[in-house]
Amino acid sequence: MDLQEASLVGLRVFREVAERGTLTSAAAALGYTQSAVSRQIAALERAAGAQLLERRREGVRLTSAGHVVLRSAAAVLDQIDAATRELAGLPAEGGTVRLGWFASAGAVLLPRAVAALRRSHPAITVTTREGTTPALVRALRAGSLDLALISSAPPFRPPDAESPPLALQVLAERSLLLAVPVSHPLASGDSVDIAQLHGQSWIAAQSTGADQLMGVWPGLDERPRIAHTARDWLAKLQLVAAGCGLTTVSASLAAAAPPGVRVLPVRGGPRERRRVLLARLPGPLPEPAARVAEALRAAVESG
Amino acid sequence: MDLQEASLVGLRVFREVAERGTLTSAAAALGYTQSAVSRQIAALERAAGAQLLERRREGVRLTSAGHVVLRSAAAVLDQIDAATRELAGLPAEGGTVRLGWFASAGAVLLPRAVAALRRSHPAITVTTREGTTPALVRALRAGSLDLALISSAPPFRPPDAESPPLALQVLAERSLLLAVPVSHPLASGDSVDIAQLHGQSWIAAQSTGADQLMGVWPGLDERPRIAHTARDWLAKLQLVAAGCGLTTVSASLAAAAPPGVRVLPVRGGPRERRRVLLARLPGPLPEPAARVAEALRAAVESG
DNA sequence: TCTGTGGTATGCGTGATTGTCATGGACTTG
DNA sequence: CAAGTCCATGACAATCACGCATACCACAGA
Repeated sequence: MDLQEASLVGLRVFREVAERGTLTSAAAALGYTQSAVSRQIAALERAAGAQLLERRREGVRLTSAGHVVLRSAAAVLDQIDAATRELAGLPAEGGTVRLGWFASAGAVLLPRAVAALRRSHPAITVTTREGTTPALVRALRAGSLDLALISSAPPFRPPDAESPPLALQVLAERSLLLAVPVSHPLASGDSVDIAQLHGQSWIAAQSTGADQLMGVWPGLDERPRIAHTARDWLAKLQLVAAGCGLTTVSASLAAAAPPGVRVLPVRGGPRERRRVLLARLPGPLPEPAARVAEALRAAVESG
Repeated sequence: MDLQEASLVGLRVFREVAERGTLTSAAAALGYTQSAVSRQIAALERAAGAQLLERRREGVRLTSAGHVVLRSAAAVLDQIDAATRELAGLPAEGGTVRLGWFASAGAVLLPRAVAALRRSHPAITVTTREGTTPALVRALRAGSLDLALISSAPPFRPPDAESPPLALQVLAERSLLLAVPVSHPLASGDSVDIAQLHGQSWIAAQSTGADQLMGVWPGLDERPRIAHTARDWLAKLQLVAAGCGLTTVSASLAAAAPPGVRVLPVRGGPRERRRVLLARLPGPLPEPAARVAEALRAAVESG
């Protein structure tokens, strides 16, 4: 019943689990078996004298004790990282910002911001990675990201209910748009009426369970016909260009639509607004991260 | 060659070693064998990819890599402590200040300051412990003390040459004094001439090696006759009272001399000045520690 | 209802870690 | 030189932590 008996590997495993959300995927990421991870977590819980994870059907969630330990684990592991670098004679890793982003931000917003930043602040290194909203939020909380671009749909709930609440900043609020092949009859006008969407073929994202179906215009009162599913935006848009179906795109992607695709607004239904948020842990923002946030704001506004 | 492979026990052992100055005493303190400590250090050095300790005849000293690791180790272990407390539901240990002191400060200065503090700031808990200058300095650097009272003699060199240098503040500078039995011929005057010290019997502290002989008036050109040696101040002063010999006392002790002992200045020789310093790690001083420092300053001045 | 598919826990055997004990080497001091 | 300090290391034992296989649980879908 004393965290003192914890081990560094235990903490590392725990952080990975907190970030991935399941023991199994954490194990895969660490090159362990699921069994080893399960044991490490059990040992850490024994050391902490409290349950750290709430086992649920679809994985695990942190308990409040779990959050306490996660915060410590992140601090401890960062400290060790810093010492490792210092021992290796490298300068303190102060100029690197780790940024996470949701898939649609990767086409336009992210490259534009990073490019601008490289010109204006060449000393800042930005490393980024893509992820879903829950994955990005967990990564923020596990301390493996500094900033995360996430998207949010009405009713614009915060991405998690943990404490402390994440610091959120709305970068943009735009309407959801529709991608149609230029050869498609709907492509002739400057907008599409929602009634015209009946009976169309759709190109959807992998519906990973609880997530609402992405790619199909929301609120249709029919069962949509899914012609193709694809995770990748380029694939989806090329499928659209090839006339295989329609799909929804966020406004931040419109500028990157390939030839053969028209991006149009939809009239008629309720306004389908989407927000682009910049999320981070509360607290003071280090200088380089603030510059990155600034560049992201600029990139959003210039689009 | 990666500190990542270090273990928490390794770091804990290393901190203890850094604080004690020898593997052997660290082992005793931790309840390990010297051999186990040696192996832990070896493992940590292997993980760090650098030698952390410089082995010397009288123990070990930290190398520069060792200081890097020590700073990290202290931070990591403190972090774990904090998490342990938080898990146990205790409030953050913000109101406790750990103060170290040199033996002569224990009689008057320390009790006075602590008593005053308990009246003026009852919320602050002060835990203290006695130690030699090197032990206190090591404890500061290992993060197991917040403040340390140390004494310093000319040429008033800093207590260690490590980096970053300790923050030092001179609380008082006073002359060394002489304790004589009231029954002793020298006790009749208001001061003693250095010439009168020839041939006297002395009560000295344990001369633990390199330390200069404590208790005997410095600079005598004869080999002093040591009648008794004692570590404890009460014992030494009672021996003086019993007429067994003379000894030197710091001015901060004068007020606590028992009956039967007179404390007198010495004329003639070079001025034997002694400073009382308050030492701490550089950097911002947390609020409660600042209050303790203030109380110590006040206690010195009111004496 | 049965079966497949996510996920986590656990019994068992094995190899690596991490201790103790005992010993040895380098050095200082009386 | 003998005795004391200190640290390092070979031999051994106990424990730990892993992988494997399997059990378990909840849910989804035919």
